[in-house]
Order: sequence, then C-alpha cells, then structure tokens
Amino acid sequence: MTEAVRLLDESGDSALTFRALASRLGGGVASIYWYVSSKDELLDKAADHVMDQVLDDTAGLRSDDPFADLRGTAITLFEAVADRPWLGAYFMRNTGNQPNSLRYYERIGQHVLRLGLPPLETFHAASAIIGYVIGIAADLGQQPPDELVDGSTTREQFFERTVAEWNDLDPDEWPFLHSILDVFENHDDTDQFVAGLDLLLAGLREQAAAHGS
Amino acid sequence: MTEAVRLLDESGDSALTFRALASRLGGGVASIYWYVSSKDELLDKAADHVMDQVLDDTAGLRSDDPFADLRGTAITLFEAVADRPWLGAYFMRNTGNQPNSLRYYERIGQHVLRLGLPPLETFHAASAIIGYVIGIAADLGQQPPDELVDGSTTREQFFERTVAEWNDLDPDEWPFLHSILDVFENHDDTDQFVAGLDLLLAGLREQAAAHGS
DNA sequence: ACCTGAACACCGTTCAAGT
DNA sequence: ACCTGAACACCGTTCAAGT
Repeated sequence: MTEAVRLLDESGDSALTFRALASRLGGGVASIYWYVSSKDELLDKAADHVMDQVLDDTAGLRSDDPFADLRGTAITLFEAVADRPWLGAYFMRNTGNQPNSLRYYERIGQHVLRLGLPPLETFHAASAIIGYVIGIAADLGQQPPDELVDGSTTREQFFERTVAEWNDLDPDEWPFLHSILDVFENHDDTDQFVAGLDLLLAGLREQAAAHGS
Repeated sequence: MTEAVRLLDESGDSALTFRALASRLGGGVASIYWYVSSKDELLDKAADHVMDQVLDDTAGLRSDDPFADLRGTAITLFEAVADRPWLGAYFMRNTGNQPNSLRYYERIGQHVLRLGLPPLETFHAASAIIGYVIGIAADLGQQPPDELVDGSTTREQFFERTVAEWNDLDPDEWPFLHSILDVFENHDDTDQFVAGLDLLLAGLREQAAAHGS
C-alpha cells in the first residue's frame, strides 16, 4: 500500500491523485479512504516513510567529531529531499505530526549537544541546520522548467542560455552576476549546498570555541 | 488590479482563486485571462510586487560594514516572506522569471563582492544566504495548525502542549528535546532566524579573513 | 480592446449501498 | 471489515459570443 504510494510519487511529482492511485491499485477511488482519512494524511505517511530511510542511513554516523557527524547527517537528508521535489514542498507546509521528523531533529540535536553550548544556542544551532537543509533542498530540488522535462533542452544548454542572458545585462549595474558567470555555468547543486553548510558549521565551531574558553 | 491581488492574498493564503478574485473585482471569471495567461503568471506578478517593496526597503542599506548590510538585507526579506506563507511556498517552486528576485540576488551578491573572495566562494556565499533566508522563512511562516487559526488555542497554549508532549518522552532516548524544553516554550521565530543567520555570517567572516591574510 | 456565461476536464471528499 | 459507483462542490482553463 504505502509501497504503491512511494512508487507513484517517484514517477510523477504532484501527479499523486486519488484517482491515479486507485486505478494503479486496481480499485475504486473511495477505497483509499478506508486506509487514510485525507490526502494530507497520505502525504504524512509517504514523508514519514522516506524519513525512516534517512534515519536508517544516518544511524551509524557517530565518530569523535561532532561536526563531521552533523555534516554527514545533514547531507543525507539533503540528498533525500533534493531527489524528491514533493518532499521539500511538503516540509514547507508541515512539520508536526511526523514521528520520524522529530526523531531526525533529535538526532541532529544530540550531535549539537556534544558541543556543550547553553540550551538556547543548542536550540538555535540545531534548528538552523535543519532549516538550512530542507530550505536549500526544497529550493534546489524544485521542479525544473518544462523544456528540461520534455527533453528539448539539456541542463547544460539551459545554464548556457541563462548565462548568455546575464551576460547581456549592463556590467555596471550587475557587477555580481557578471563576476559569477563562469562558476555558475557549471556549478553543482550539492557542492553549492555543502559550501553553505560548511559556512554554517564554521560559525558554529567558532561559537563552541568561544564558549569553551 | 494587482492591488486587488495583493489584498486577496493577504486576507487568505491559498484562497486565491480565479472565481474569488473575479467576484471581488465584480466581474466574470474569464475576464482575468485577458490580463494574465495563467494562475502561475498571476502568482509571478504578485510575488514580484512584494519583492519590489523589499528592494525599496533595503535600497538604503550601504554602510561601511558589508556584514551589517548583508544582515539587514536578509532580515528584511525574511520578514516579508514570514508574513506571507504563500510567498514562501511560491519561491520553493519557482526562481526564474522574476526580475525583482534577480535584482535581490544581485544586491546580496554586491555586498558579498566587497569581501574580496574568489568567484566560486562569492557565488556560494550569496546563494547560501538567500537559500537560508527563504528556506527558514517558508518553514517558519508555514500555515499554523487549524486550532490556532480558529482561535480555540493561543500560540502560547500550543507551545505549552507541545512541550508537555515532549516532556512525556523518555529522557534517555530524547536528551536533546528535554534539554531545550524551556527555551523552546517561549522562543521567537525572528530570534531563531537571526541566530542561524549570524552563524552563517560568522563562517563567512572567517572565510574572508582567511583569504585576506 | 475588453468582458461575459457557459461549458470542459479535472480535483478531494462523501455517502448510501454492496459483500 | 473492506470495497464500490455515483454524486457533490470545487478548481483552472477555454471558447464562442457580446460590446
């Protein structure tokens, strides 16, 4: 049952409709309502299912470096969400009701606890890391333009054209855009995510050091 | 016209429907299609309208401290998005097509340029800041639970009950959650956002210092 | 150039009725 | 306990037709 849900989500993104799911299961539309009371609950279960996988994949991360563990735990969630645009969109409008999301929050928090910061700083750090992860993942994993989906344009061509458009802008008015033209053209989403995460962790490391001294 | 759109969005969140908008304007449903070719385009214009305001509000931020300017520019966008759940959701599934979003990106980027970092680091820093801002804003500004909307529960009561639920969990299994019970109960969303932003900026400051030496 | 009413194809949800 | 067909109230979008 939940298997079929996940299959459907992975094939299409927001093509998850009661009618499509019903016909996929070879049943009537109303049958689903015996197992689930609304579409929200269906998404709840689908999201919880993915988070279960993420928790499994990060369970073994317990080295002697809290920052390395935070990094690995964050990257695993990032990749799970970046692969599933519907998951990012879901997290953006729902946090509660999900046992496994709370478990993930606790896990990030436990790594932060090892830094020995006061409760407020601990709370803020754990929240910032999770917020950054799902925020960036939802942003970068967003639905690609139609032309990319239908195959008429490759990802490289799309970036090339964007760069060309930026290049046409007045360099005096758009100095930043012009300065990043080259690096943008062949950038990697995960690299971009990790670079920001490392800035965040560097700030946290500094805060931990200041508190320890 | 666009005025009416904005009015509608601020009253309800996703209650923006062609029929509701049409009756609000005292016209037929199909009339709107003369001004706008789809609902996506309608949202594009609404979002661009808000970003125009944000650009205005941050235009004067040009002190001699790039970090202070970045901070102020980021906080202004955060507050605009946190107040409008529909805007956060919109940014999560759309970045291109918006002249004013590009302008905002450029503005953040120009402040980062002043740090004198190489192009890749400049690109990553500006992207991380914007991603963090809209990610956290969309997350924190998400639709509150129904009980909060209908007035049967206050925000304080809601947090109290969440804390009570967390308190019932096994402290050995949930050490992090137990350690933040007190600070969570009366936390402030903007404080939480700014704390994470400051971690990010601290990491960036460190990177800039390392590069300068 | 601007607006309209009525239809179309969808959607989540409900409900009386079947086994 | 589990499933169904048919309806309900919505939605974005289209289109021939009006001024």
